[in-house]
Amino acid sequence: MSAKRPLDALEVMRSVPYFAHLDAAAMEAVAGKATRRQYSRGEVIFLEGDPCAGLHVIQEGRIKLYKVSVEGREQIVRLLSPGEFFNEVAVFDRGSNPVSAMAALDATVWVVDCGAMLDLVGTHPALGVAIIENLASRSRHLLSLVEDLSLRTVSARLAKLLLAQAQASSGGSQRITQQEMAAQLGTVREMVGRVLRTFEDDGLIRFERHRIVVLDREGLEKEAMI
Amino acid sequence: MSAKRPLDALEVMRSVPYFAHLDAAAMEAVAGKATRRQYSRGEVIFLEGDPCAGLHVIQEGRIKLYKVSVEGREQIVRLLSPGEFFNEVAVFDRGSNPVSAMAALDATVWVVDCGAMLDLVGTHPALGVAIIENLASRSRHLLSLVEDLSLRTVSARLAKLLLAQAQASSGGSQRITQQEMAAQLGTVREMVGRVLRTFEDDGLIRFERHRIVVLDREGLEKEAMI
DNA sequence: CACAAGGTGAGACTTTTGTCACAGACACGC
DNA sequence: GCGTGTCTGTGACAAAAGTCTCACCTTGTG
Repeated sequence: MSAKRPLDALEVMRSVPYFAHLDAAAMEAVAGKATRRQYSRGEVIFLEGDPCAGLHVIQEGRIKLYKVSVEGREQIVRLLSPGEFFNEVAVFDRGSNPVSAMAALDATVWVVDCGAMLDLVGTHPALGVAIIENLASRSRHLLSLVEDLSLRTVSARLAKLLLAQAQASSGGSQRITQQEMAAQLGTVREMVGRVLRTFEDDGLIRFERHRIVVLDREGLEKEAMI
Repeated sequence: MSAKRPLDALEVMRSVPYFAHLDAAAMEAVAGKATRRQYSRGEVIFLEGDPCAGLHVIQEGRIKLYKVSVEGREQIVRLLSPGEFFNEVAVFDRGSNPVSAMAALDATVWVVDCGAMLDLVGTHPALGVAIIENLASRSRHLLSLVEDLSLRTVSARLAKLLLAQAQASSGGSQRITQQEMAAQLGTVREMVGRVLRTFEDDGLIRFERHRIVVLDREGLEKEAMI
């Protein structure tokens, strides 16, 4: 799929969609400030509350941003793939990391520290625009998460997730554990299991060797609405 | 308190903290594109899902940003005061309004339509920086809302709210209805009433002519932690 | 003054969600 | 082929949150 030799920072920056319209100078400036880091699956990248860890750009792997309650329950805020970046919030409001980050798969990321990144935005306006678009889309996503958590039942949220998954993996396929779905939905494994079974009983989905097949898209959409 | 003659757009823009470091040219450019609007208490300013209503800057009043579920339950996302602006998300990700907005008190706002605002950010980099800082702080707030909704009980959220209120209104005072607290916390009026009574029984707060007095700050903080 | 509207207090009850405790299934590495 | 984890299925239960319904206040207004 991808070349096995390590990509250099510039190539990685070029692979970031939000940086698509950046001029070469800005792209190089960012790449010049970035340092490479590797993480194994399950490794913590930084913790919520720690001083700003810098802007992280993903070259390879899968990153999980999450919060943890005192009782140890986990709420996944976002899952990221190569070509995305994270921890912009801490960089640009000069605060601590607002969430924790973990490598959900072995990962390679490039890090630009906060100070350098703030300078770069000052000197490269186009970079500012990229950041704005990213932050705006991030905020929209968070607003919909708030809506889900506050105004929808677990069943509705799960139905929504199943539809989104089916959408995303219409070709590829991602097997996701019930534990992980629960963490994304803000609930517990058992609830996910129970609701999945009721969906199956109602003929909305079918289990196929640990993969979930959507049988009745409209039915699921109706569940997701309420 | 404030002069009764209507302020002009430029004065209002100068009153926006996020615009504090803007050069005169940028400030005037924004002011030049803004049109004035008045709303009475309870009036809807725009609805979620409608095409981008533009950037709104508050001169006077109090604005409520909220979402509503199909059953009619309301989740307040944010309450805004003069000198703040809203609907940046729709402007900068070129999408529809992500929330609905209502005047919680009689209000005067200045509106810059989306296209104009996007142009302005392109031509005035300092404005971009202001927007970035604002969006970053907005995102941090939303992340903490997600954390509350997903990982904290209603009691904990309410304790937190009471502490914040006590903080904010250490001099002034804002009487807030239980219905409104409920909408902020993502719950229902009855729950708020019940929890307030248990807090009172536990000697954490006291009711004083429909105003809530914090008696035991530490106790409330402990409630908020869990 | 009487009355309407909005806000509250309160109890009974339902639903939803979360907890605990195990047993079975499966998958991988040795 | 056999353990050892990691997932999953399940039921009984507990707790948290939401619904319904009234009575009772204010408070402002005609």
